[in-house]
Amino acid sequence: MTDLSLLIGQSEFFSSLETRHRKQLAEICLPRSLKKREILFLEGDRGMALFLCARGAIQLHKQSPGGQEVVIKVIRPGELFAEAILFERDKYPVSAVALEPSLVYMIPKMQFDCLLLHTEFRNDFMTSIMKKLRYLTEQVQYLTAYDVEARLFRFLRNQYPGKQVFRIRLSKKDVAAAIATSPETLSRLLLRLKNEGKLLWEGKQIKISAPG
Amino acid sequence: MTDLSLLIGQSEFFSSLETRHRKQLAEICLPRSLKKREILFLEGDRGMALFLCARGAIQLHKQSPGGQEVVIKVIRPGELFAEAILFERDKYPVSAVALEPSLVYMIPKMQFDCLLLHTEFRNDFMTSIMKKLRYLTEQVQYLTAYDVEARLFRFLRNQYPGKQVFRIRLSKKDVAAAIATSPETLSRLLLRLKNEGKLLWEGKQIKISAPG
DNA sequence: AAAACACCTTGATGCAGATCAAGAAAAACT
DNA sequence: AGTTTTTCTTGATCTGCATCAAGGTGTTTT
Repeated sequence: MTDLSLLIGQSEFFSSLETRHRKQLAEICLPRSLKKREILFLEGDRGMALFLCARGAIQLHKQSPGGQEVVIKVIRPGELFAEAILFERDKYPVSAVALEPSLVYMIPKMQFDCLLLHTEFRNDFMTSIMKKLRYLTEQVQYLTAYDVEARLFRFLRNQYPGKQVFRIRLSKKDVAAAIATSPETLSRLLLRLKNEGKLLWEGKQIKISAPG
Repeated sequence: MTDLSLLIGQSEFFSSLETRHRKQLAEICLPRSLKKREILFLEGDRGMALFLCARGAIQLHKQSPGGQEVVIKVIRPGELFAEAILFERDKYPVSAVALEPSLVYMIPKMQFDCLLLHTEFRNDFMTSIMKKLRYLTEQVQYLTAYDVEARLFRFLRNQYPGKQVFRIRLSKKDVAAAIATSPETLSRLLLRLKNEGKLLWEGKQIKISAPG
């Protein structure tokens, strides 16, 4: 079994897949590594592939009037993205850029379509889509009803689940964008959380105290 | 052919379905009419069915701390909703309440699962899911980067596509909630838009002037 | 090692929209 | 038809966060 099919086995999305399908998938995947800040594709680009994130972090964002970038989601290892390409049209609806050195697997649309004919593969896929739907629903809720502090804790919980202490490789600027605030506001928030003893972000390390 | 299968034929979601499948669907659907403000289900309720909206408007919302209701989407005729029940778990992740006298069709999960075995039915279903994903993505963008005026026009465009003049049955309060603002702010916005000649909301009628 | 460039922090100011309050209008109920 | 309840409006006030500005720190380039 190749490295790739092992990795696919570990990835959340394909965890329930049969070995046979994992191998098939491994065969059609094309690895691509990305440097920090490297762009994978831009909103509006034509494309014929979807992606599986293996390592790193991929920011999906949309451009808004005034040049403002709105982050839709930060993709973590094990997550599938750009799956819109399968059903909607042939243009990516968002831009994708690596926030850390990252590794993704490119999966050609046509080959993926074939795999979708298998029931359990399809169920895994649909489950992952529904997960994204739920994430976005919650994101709408957070943007509407929660403040920046709550959004920060949610973000950290999502990106580093279950950890109280962890290394973070994202810049504060990127975290600010991910929780839809300005770097200035995040900076001030971190100062306050430090004084309140709720969260300490020193260098690349974050310590969270008790209830997020 | 029954009324129901005709209606299903008209509905956006099932438009591409074969007559055969439409009939099958019509057979397993249970109609249910809702009075204004009637609750179809609450967030957290157990449920074994998804729904197709036939007439009226169904508000999907989530409860937030402080009792605040965050509207996720207002469902219009032809739209499928509560499809989360199929893959995620057996609890509804949102509440559903009728904003107008409405008619919905209830589709038991198990029967729907059977229909999903048919390729073209499944494709229609997946297309509708991806549409919702796109809607929520855009909603995140609007909440982050656009002001209340832009959100109002987007809402009206979505709910009454292509119309410059139309009847609206929703209360202003409900529209305010749908665009994530307060009734006071909407009231003031409408006054301003009237003075600027951009939009006139009189009684149950709305007139939009030129570019929304 | 210096220069150039990003990122981060802190302060000052501004503003869109929330909240509070209270009266007016409309709708629902008896 | 009248009473209660909900919705809508308008004014006054408040506030979380954005924006602008400017200096500091770190990191990459030459």
